[in-house]
Amino acid sequence: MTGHALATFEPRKTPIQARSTVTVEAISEATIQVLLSQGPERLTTTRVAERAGVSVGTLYQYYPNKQSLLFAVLEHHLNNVAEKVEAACRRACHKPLAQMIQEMVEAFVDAKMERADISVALYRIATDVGGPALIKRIGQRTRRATEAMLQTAPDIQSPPGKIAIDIMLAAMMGAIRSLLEKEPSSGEVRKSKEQMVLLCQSYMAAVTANGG
Amino acid sequence: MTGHALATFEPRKTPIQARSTVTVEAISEATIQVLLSQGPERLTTTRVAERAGVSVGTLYQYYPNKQSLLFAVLEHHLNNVAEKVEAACRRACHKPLAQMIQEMVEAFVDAKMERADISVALYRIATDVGGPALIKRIGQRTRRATEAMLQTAPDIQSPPGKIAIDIMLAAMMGAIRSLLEKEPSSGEVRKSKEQMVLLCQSYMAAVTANGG
DNA sequence: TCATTTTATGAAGGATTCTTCAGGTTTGGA
DNA sequence: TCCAAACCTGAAGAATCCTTCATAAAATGA
Repeated sequence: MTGHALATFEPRKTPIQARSTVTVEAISEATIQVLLSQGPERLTTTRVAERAGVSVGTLYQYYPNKQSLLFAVLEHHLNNVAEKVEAACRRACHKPLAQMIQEMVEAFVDAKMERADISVALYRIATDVGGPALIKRIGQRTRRATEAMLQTAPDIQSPPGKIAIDIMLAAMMGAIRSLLEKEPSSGEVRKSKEQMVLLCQSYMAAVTANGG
Repeated sequence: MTGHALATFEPRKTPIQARSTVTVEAISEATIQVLLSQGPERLTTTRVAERAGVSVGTLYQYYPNKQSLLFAVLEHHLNNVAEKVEAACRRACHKPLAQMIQEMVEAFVDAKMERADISVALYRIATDVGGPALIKRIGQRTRRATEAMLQTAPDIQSPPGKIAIDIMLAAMMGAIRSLLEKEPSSGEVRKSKEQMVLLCQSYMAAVTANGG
């Protein structure tokens, strides 16, 4: 289980029939939309339910409180991104360093861009209760995956330190966030992605050359 | 002036006597502390006033509403950072590229670290109404300063494009944010700062070498 | 068909919040 | 000393919000 601190975030009831599955998905989607159109300040359980086309009572049958709703949406999104990045890291093992970086960064950007609206919406609640802990946990996952991948690189002198990997990932996330928040065209996305790859490649080349 | 959209954010009254100056500063400081200890959700005008040792009515004599209070604190902090970075960029003109980057990045990190508590607290309200626009405006300032500085570098083949500068600054901000949110020791700050400098140097070297 | 389980409803209680304003206190200068 | 301006107070109105619960509809399967 997820421990006692998260007890109040756990779903209240699991959907069994088909219609309730539809309902919870509608609620999730409505949460994103309300978050984007109204902001976190005006995100209300009633408003979310209204947008989802159900009543408030229905919402409270699946989520014990408002925060658990936000937490669930955040968790789902971050897990999805982490899985894609981990998969990319596994695929890129034993390849040359530059290609490793490229595949990892591109997987990250693509995962975030796949549902750019969700990514942007969630930036607004990422600092709420439970958010930081969750982000930290997911961050460790991607860092471990990246670290394991880099250790299989055939063309590096010395493996990069943990600090270097942290810096690289944090830098990449910052660049992605900046990109997401300007609602870029597909052309801008492509160019920015190239540059992010180059950024990480340059840095990794620098730290793996002499004593990293 | 700042335009009509920001009209409701402008201060209601300017302090004249000494005691009111003390009061508004106490309110600013209390805002940070409440933000850090209680989070944005529980940040209340009453709570801020209480923490500042004044009554709510006093708060509303200087700020027309709650948002203007948050906006003012955010604006003050971002302006301070931007000024420090601009000054560093001016100082570093005509120096070698690597040193330019070093001075700029270090100024940025130092400015954020000077009041790390404020920086962290403000991440929590940066997405509220008015925040994104303000951040965008300040971001342009630092980008222009950086761009102007880089154009005076004596040792580059071709100047970096705007996208490259944007990416570099966004990456640096991401790294700084990640650092700030882990409450680092002074040793960790020093190491991370070194790595950020190296990150930006490597990237700038790469994009200015051949056609950037 | 019918009993049981699952799902949906939405009015209302209880709590919190933003903001105002009428009335007080303090300050600075004439 | 005395007055006007500056400053402070905090109770209370109006609005909003979270959450519950009694009730009802729909689905399942025997």
